[in-house]
Amino acid sequence: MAANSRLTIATHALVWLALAQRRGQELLTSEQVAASVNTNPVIIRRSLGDLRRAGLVDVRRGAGAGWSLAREPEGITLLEVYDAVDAQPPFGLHHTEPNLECPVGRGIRPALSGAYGRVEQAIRRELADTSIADVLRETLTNQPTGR
Amino acid sequence: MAANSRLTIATHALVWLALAQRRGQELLTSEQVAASVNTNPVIIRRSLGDLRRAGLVDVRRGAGAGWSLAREPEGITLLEVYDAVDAQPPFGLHHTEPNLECPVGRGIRPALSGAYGRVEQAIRRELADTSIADVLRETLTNQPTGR
DNA sequence: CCTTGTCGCAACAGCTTCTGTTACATCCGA
DNA sequence: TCGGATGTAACAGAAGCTGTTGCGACAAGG
Repeated sequence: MAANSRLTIATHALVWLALAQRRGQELLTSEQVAASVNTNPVIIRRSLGDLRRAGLVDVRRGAGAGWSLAREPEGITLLEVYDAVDAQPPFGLHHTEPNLECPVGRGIRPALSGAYGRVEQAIRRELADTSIADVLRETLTNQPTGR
Repeated sequence: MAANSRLTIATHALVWLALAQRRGQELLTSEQVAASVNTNPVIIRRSLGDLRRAGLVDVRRGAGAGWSLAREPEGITLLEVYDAVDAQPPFGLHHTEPNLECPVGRGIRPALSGAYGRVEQAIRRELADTSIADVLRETLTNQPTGR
């Protein structure tokens, strides 16, 4: 259960903001977003706070406050969301330093870093290929009741 | 610190087995492998147990026991190790079911599953491109003391 | 047959991370 | 000024991973 769902939560919020915007509702409160994600508003504020720091959403405070997309949904890629939420890379190196008296212990960390770096680049290329608008379109075609 | 180092530990063990084999030592005990990784032998037995179930290493029990590679290091890819250790995928979906009364809540899970599946495939393609022999070669060229 | 060295595995503790919750200060439009 | 909403700290609970101990199972070799 410890799977990282932060990218999912952030993307869900952005897709919901994009749909609301298309429907003419520019602002959503964290409570309204939380109702769709089915979680606590604080979780949403934390997530949207990450996206605000990355410049993907705008926030208005005070009375009548709420969140809105800072850019067109076509121009926001999952890669930007990934960077905004600062997800942990899939693989980690040794917790404790390997034995440096062993040739493998001496040289394996840079070797693995190279391989893991290539994997990370592949992930980034793939995430850059999907936009929030893409996810919204795909979401609307997956309506169990036929919508 | 919760970064998943299981792929790292398993790969380290396999690279060490490959080097020992090249040096003429066919069998290594979990204690010898643990000395190179700098961890507890039980950790190594757990990891090599995964690899044994996947058919990547052989084990001999009893006195004079130990581990050996089941295949040539050129033929073992990081993808097989990844599958053997059953690493968790980088992204998880919602912990709790989204609100099904919202169009986004209804359709976003299959949409995200598609995107995440493409990312997973990209990871697998990249991991399939590197073998244990590749990592061993790279490891031996990274010897700080010049070997 | 028996000793001995090693694996297999269960159980547990400690640590970290994540989610979820409560509480409260801050902000700003009306 | 008032009220509704964000920002953020503090905390609890759950889960996963590493590391450790202990002990049973196993097999080579004397």
